[in-house]
Amino acid sequence: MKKVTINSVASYAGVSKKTVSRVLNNEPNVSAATREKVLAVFKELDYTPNPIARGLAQNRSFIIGCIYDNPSKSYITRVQTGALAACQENNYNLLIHPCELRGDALINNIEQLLQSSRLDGLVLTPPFCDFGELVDFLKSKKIPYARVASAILDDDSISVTSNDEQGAFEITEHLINLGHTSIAFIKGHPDHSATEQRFKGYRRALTTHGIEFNERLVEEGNFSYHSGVDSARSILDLSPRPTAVFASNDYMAAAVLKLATQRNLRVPDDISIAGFDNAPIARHIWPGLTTIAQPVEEMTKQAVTQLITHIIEPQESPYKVILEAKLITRESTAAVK
Amino acid sequence: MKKVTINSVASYAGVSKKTVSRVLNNEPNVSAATREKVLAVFKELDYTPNPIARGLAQNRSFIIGCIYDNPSKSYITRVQTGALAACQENNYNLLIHPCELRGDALINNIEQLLQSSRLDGLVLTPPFCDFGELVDFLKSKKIPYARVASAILDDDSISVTSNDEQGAFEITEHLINLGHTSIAFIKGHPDHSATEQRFKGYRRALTTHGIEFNERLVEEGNFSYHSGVDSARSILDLSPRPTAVFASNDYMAAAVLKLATQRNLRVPDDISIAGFDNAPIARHIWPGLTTIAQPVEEMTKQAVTQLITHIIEPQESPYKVILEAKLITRESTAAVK
DNA sequence: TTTTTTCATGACACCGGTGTCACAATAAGG
DNA sequence: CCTTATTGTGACACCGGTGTCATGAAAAAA
Repeated sequence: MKKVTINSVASYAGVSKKTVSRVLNNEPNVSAATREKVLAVFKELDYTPNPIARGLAQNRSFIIGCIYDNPSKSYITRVQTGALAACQENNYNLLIHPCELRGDALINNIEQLLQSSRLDGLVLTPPFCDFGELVDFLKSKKIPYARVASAILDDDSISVTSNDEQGAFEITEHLINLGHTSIAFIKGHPDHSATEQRFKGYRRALTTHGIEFNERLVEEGNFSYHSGVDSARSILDLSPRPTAVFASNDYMAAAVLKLATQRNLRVPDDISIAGFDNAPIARHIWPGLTTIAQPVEEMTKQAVTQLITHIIEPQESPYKVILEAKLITRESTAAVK
Repeated sequence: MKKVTINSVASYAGVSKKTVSRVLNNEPNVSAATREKVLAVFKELDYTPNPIARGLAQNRSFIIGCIYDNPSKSYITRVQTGALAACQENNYNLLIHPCELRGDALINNIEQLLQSSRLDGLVLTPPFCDFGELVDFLKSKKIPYARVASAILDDDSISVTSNDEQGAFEITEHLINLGHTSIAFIKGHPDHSATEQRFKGYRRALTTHGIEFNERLVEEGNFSYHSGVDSARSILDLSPRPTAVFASNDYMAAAVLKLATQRNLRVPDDISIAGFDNAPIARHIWPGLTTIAQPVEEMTKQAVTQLITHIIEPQESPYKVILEAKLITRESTAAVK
């Protein structure tokens, strides 16, 4: 099995390389007859263009990078799934780049990544989508990028997000409608803009329903299960104990559930628990967690599709989409007794 | 910021392209003085070779692909982490390729993947590592590959695995030592060789301790949480009810725990539950799951490192490693009352 | 010292595509 | 019927590296 190059196709079809290239790229100014002929030879010789050669000639890599730093494996795989779907549709590849760095070290790391991989573009997932320094750096280097799930919308970049504030509002309202007035809240990691957004939604729901905000009911978490355990301890030690807990993500909510169960509290009879994200764990534990589902795959897919579109043909107007988050009620929340 | 190519470096240093190339690749036959000079220019001009051009010249892509089909997100990310670690050390990139196909469709899909991405090699994770047809196809195409966590060892390929049979033996023995004699077992997906291995370990432990194997205690699962729920239902409906359940992975074990809890059974007082894999969920639920931890990252990292080594310089002797699995005891197992 | 071998280096083609431009053939305009 | 556009096509350089081979200089052997 010898390899089939554009040269073999050209000579076999009796045309020049360039003409074959034109057919490959759907360029105009090729007669229908010639196009047919060349396409037939593609089939016959089972020809696939070499993306590396193409990349060299066009100074492209056909690879986009996805940067993340997230304790939730399910979130990461959902992001990857969405990004891959978009890549496959456009004959792009996806390079994954987990990264725990911050500040200058982050910038250096990304610079090196770009240097060594010649990525055509970057997808920034939380928390990177909200790092001004990083975004400015990419802008200065003229590297196309798209932001997923960012709260910052007043800029000129591609951004697809979901409404965290509204989601948090709705789930808090759900608890309030069940009669809860003492609702503890566990914050997420301060680097993530979602942390602020979810907190805002929580407070807005309280305000809307005339419930006074109580700072003592708020705990600082960081989205990790472990931080949820610490926060849960503080909350369950409060007296009087709140009748509900809204954790900024499902892992922390699961931690609250675990600790409550260990202390022989019945959920939801003694205490209601709500999470955020609809991670797999939300339905893998008993009772299942009431939570907010976001279309993570869809967000990422749209962002990457738009990013690739932009790479191929730079757009002037930035693509901005906000998708809906949806309340999922399970067994972990119930009316206050 | 103009781009720095090998040509600019060459003219700046007053040597030829080829000499620069020699320095880049640590080739011999370059005088120390010249090497120093060129290296200094690398620094000064902040030069990074273009991997695409390099790939074209050497007919390599510096990308390896990782194929998987696994319901466990945590397993996938662990595999990725290990693979990425190895890639980064060798200036390789990782292309992820989730794939749910089987049979001819699988082969076609992989063929297309190879055609369009020009991967230098492939990492096969379960269940693909055990698909003879796929392996034969790769062999016939002379695509280097490495197998991770496969039970098949009597071939001439790169393979890094852990001892599933022994792990299953140990955890079953752990239950037996706690006084359990009626231990239900939930099998995994039949495509995975681990399914067979873990079942063997379970049976060997029974035999070793003189416990008669009872087919009615064995349920067919497929590693998914959902299948665990179905299996759990059958097992908990048995009369007499087994005093312990060993599920082939943690998701199914979590399902058993959920169902048992829903039925007001106390774990481990009324029934002990053991899993396999040490997935995050094993410690995120209450009670935490007794399970077997495998060095997934390490396995994958070794496999990929070896794969890249092989790509650079084909080895004659296949690399075979079996790593140890480790019993982790948590609260879900206890002595039978 | 002369011959042979080894070493350091560069010229040049090549990897497999794409961009630019020239050019002939055809179509449209006056 | 003779310009002037328009269209289809190919020659050729180029993208940024690496492989092959020739060559002159230095080192080793005779």
